[in-house]
Amino acid sequence: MDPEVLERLDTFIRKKGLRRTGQRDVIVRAAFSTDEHFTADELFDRVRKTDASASRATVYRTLLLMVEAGLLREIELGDNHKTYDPNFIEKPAHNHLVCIDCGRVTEFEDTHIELLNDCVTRRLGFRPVRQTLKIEAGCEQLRLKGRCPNLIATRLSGKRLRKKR
Amino acid sequence: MDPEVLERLDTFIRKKGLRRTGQRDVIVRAAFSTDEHFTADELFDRVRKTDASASRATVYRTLLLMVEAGLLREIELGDNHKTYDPNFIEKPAHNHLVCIDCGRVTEFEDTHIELLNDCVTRRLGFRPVRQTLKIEAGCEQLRLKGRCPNLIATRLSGKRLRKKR
DNA sequence: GTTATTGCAAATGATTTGCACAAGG
DNA sequence: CCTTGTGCAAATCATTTGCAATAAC
Repeated sequence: MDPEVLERLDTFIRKKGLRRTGQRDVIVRAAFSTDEHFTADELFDRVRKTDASASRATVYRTLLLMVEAGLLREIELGDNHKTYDPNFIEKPAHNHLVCIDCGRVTEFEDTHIELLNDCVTRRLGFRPVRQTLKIEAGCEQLRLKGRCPNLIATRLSGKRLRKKR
Repeated sequence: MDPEVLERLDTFIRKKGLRRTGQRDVIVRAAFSTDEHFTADELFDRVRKTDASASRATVYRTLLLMVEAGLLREIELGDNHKTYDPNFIEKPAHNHLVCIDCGRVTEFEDTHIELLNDCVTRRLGFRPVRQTLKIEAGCEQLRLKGRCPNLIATRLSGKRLRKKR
């Protein structure tokens, strides 16, 4: 885990006159233990492995803090769940491609997209703040060969498959 | 309202072996009575004006049908509500810009964005299906002059302001 | 010590569902 | 008729909140 993370949350917490607690550290560590996306419930499960008495409520409350501090971003993958993405610290402008065949999420960066969207925003008379691009797409390999090997997946992060409801 | 809408839903409904009902017609008409975005509850309110005995359940069920039929698209504006957009029939590839100052939603089309995203998708080995771009931005007029006149709003659709929770 | 934090359980709010009755074809 | 649609109320699911006990600082 990037050591910068705990430090940044600490700074944020102090500035708001709040307190650093063991519980919060546990939750932050759990959130950034991998680069995978997660839901509140998945994070709760991870936290429970370290601290069996942790409560869902505290996980939710700490999630809000992490989002407010800019460590985590809420993303919408289309599965009726809030999903949290811990990779915006390393890749502040990445986007998501969701495979409609297997649900796998592929993260990618593209400066052209970012730049073009910024231009369009300015032309409309606004000051760009944040952009969220989700591309839904089918696997071309699957369509042609009947298999979805996700060849590029190992080179990219955001590997969580969509969960059934 | 575009007369094509009722026809398209009718075709879709027949194909699934379902039935065209007065209730569904009322709900579809309400959904497409303006080009404004709406939530399930807002649609329910509109429907109630025509048929005071209509139920929320039927509105929800018909919403699912309309989305499945491709008449309506669910969009996520960041206010923890599902919002429905009736403008994808006329503008199949439009995007949304949400003003972080007043919450106003501006719809816009840009073929460059569409094309670029398609290229990126293909380069990653996928077949483009759908793209969802949400831009959050601040009003430049507001920042400079202290007012947010939304000058362009009258030329564009998607005028619903964000509701407080 | 004073104030923020936590866990619990109850509350909330949007959406879904089971069921008996109504209506389309 | 026979099957699908509807309204109602109850159920569900993720998330939030009130509160008394607990922990920061």
